[in-house]
Amino acid sequence: MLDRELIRRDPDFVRAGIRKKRLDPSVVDAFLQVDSSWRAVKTQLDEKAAESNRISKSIGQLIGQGKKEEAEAAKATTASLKSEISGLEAQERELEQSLRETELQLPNLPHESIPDGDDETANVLVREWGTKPTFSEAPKPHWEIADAHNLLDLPRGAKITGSGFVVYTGKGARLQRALFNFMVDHQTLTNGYKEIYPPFLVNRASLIGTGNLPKFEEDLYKVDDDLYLIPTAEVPVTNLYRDEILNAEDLTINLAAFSGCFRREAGAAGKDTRGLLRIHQFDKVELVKFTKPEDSYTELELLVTHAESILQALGLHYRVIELASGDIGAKGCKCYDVEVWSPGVDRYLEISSCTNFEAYQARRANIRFRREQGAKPEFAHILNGSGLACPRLFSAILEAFQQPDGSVIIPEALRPYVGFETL
RNA sequence: GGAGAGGUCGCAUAGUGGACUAGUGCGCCGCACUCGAAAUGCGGUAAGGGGCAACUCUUCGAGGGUUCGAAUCCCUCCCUCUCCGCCA
Repeated sequence: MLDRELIRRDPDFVRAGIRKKRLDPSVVDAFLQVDSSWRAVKTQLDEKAAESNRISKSIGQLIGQGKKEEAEAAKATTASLKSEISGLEAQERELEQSLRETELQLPNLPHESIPDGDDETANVLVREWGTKPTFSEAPKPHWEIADAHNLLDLPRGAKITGSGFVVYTGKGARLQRALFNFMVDHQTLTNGYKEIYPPFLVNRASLIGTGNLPKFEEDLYKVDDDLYLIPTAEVPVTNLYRDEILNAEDLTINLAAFSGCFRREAGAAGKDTRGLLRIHQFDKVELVKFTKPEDSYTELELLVTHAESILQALGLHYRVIELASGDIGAKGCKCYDVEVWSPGVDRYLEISSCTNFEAYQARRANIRFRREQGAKPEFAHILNGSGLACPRLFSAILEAFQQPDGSVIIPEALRPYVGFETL
């Protein structure tokens, strides 16, 4: 959500920001129209309500003074006022809801510093770490390596649940478990995040808070009782502080959470179907920061280095990309993708996406902070990024550390967690 | 799942149809007293919205209803606690 005042005061600025993202700015006009009708009705309603309150109070006083007849007369005058009010109330409710719905459709505005461009071709390479490993013969993709070592059981995953659901077996399961244990330890013990273990199901309000609803319902799994499976721990963790006012001295709050993630991947059918590249359920460690507005861009840079630190600890080559305005998506102001090199599929794969949402999510989720006692609450800035996603890390390790004899060397940092040195 | 008790301002509590403009205590902020502090006294202490402003509206878990008027009465739902049942 955006600041209503800003849209009213400077709609052209908002339209320009939305256009820069290659999104349709007509929602701004829709907002302005509903907003002005809503305010007109609201003002009228408030006046009538004030009048009604005055009369009710005077009736109370008349009764207290024993003036029954005058009280009865006053009651009679309220009849038409009452029906007027209920009419206005109905109108106001309807307009307010429509305003809210329109408001939730508004995308976030891009930060002025981000590269301008239509799509991912305009993304900018920020830095690279390490180098591509070299192989005497063509490196195998991870699904072949996994098959050779019986790490995954894809057919049975499809049987017991459906395509895109993966069973990890034996050492594969152990490696998977080792990865998230290692990452949670690293983010908490080395990078100073507080560990959170959240529910994997959330209510609708939480998904509205992070911006997944109402627009992206088709990406989510829904269960009975109006609960949804989380697409990322970002949702429960960000919403920990929904409708709360934080103390300024507690900011920046740094949280790291392991969770399963559940995505329907509607619209991505037929894309990245092999192996672990795109699956409906996966594990991830998510990092979330709540900051003061003046700190959020410094914290974004830190957040990216925290995601990178996992790959550095494992010795995996990667690059950091800054997303262009046309590729960043609706919710973010500025976003860096961390892409790990996967030699077996000969691609860099997105393994973390670190985003500063500024106050966009905080407005939706009503997450504020107070600078000092008695000060007016302000919206916090919220950032998040993966630290990291397990399946693509799993596959990158298999592909990058495969040996000519078919074995795979486990990175040093991971050995205490997996309990073996090679596959 | 069943029975009962609850949900009021940061915390604790009062409030069973109009004087509630939600009281009181604690905490917090300011002032006084003090060399300074403690103690004490006085004052102030929720959020959001509309309006240029004066001012005004909404919110006592949420939503509906009764009433001229609801924290208070009625209905539905959510949450917490206690006990019972089932269960990892």
